[in-house]
Amino acid sequence: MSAKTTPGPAADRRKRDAAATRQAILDAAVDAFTRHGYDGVGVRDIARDAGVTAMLINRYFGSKEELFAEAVEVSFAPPTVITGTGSELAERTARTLAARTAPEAEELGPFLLTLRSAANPRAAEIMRDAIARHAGRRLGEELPGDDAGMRAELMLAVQAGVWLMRRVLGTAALAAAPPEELARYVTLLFQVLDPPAAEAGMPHP
Amino acid sequence: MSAKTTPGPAADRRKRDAAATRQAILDAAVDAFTRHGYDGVGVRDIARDAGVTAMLINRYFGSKEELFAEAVEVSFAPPTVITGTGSELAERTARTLAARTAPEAEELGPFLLTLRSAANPRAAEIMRDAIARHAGRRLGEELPGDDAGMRAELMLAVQAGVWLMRRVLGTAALAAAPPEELARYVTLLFQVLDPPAAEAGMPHP
DNA sequence: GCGCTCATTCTACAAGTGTATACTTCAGGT
DNA sequence: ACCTGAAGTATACACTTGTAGAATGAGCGC
Repeated sequence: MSAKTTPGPAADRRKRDAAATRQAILDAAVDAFTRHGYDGVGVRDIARDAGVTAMLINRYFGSKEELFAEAVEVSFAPPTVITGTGSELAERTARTLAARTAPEAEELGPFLLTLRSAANPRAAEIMRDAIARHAGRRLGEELPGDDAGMRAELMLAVQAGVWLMRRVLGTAALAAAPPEELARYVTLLFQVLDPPAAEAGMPHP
Repeated sequence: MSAKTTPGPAADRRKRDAAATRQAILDAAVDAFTRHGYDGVGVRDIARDAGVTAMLINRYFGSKEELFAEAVEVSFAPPTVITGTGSELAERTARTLAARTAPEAEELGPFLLTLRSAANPRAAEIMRDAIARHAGRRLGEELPGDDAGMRAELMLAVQAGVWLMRRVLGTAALAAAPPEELARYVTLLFQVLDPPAAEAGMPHP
């Protein structure tokens, strides 16, 4: 009846392949850290999901913190945060966001990883660096103007906020919001930060 | 050299006053949960800050989780999230946000508490309910229109996102952003969600 | 002054944390 | 067929976690 600490079912057909095992651990780590946050998972949990014992994590990654750093890198590297370029950037990104944060969707990704691990200071540091190197940099290059960096991070802020309220907390109104209506407002928000015509959409305050 | 588990200095001049002790614990809890998140603090930490022993927490609040619920209530109850009403709501709230999230500011508040505790599912549930009863409700009543609830939560989302990027993670561009320039963009974002004239600021997408 | 009551603390426990050392077991080259 | 080096596991340790039960001690009415 007791499962003890025996390797999980994931190891059933993988035999002593160091590279594959390392990858399995890393995959399990990304998944677990994204679902439960840095402080919410133990190395034993990750090891079980990967079908190994906890000690292999330290063998291959040195420590839990270094494993987290690699998991963050994996999660932030692919350019899935913004979709589309130029004039369609705002609307396409908004639609993608609305779809992915739907309550029934079970998509993971860097925003969930960030939100759920942000409480830990070391994890926060690691993620700040990763954002600077990946999402922030890419988005900053996409946007025009001299304060592009700030606007890019504001765009990430809006996305993170929606992920938080809709998927992590699950507040009522956003959870029940029709995707197209949500996408409409988010598009307007993004257009403030990425004005289609340089100064056209800018009312003087 | 060792501090052991002796009561902290906060208890020096408070003598066997149950109500005052309970309040001291609650204050320490709000502070600690806001700084380190639900999973980042132990009951012993909170007890030490309050100048008591860990067991008093269970005596007065039942469990760590119930203490957290009360701390959330205390943190969310005062209406400090939005400042101003009507046409000045957007700009004033934006200015307040920019000031409070400045890297050198050390203000706490419900957003930090939420962001740092969101990883824990039970904590998330508790905070979702608190938002519905406090910030979300108040803001929803302030905004006009029928989808006010959704726009109110989007406004909270924008604020939470800025808190996350600027204060929790400390990303470069937002940390270095001049307050007035940040406030300018955030004002524009809020005006999308709280249009000064009902349909004037609404470009057809 | 005395005793009672309740605020507060002591001791303890069972479970879980990250990680180090020592051990076992398998695959491949010769 | 072996032996060696690497892949993987077992055991253990020192520590922290939330919470339970019993013991203690101070203040107040009398």
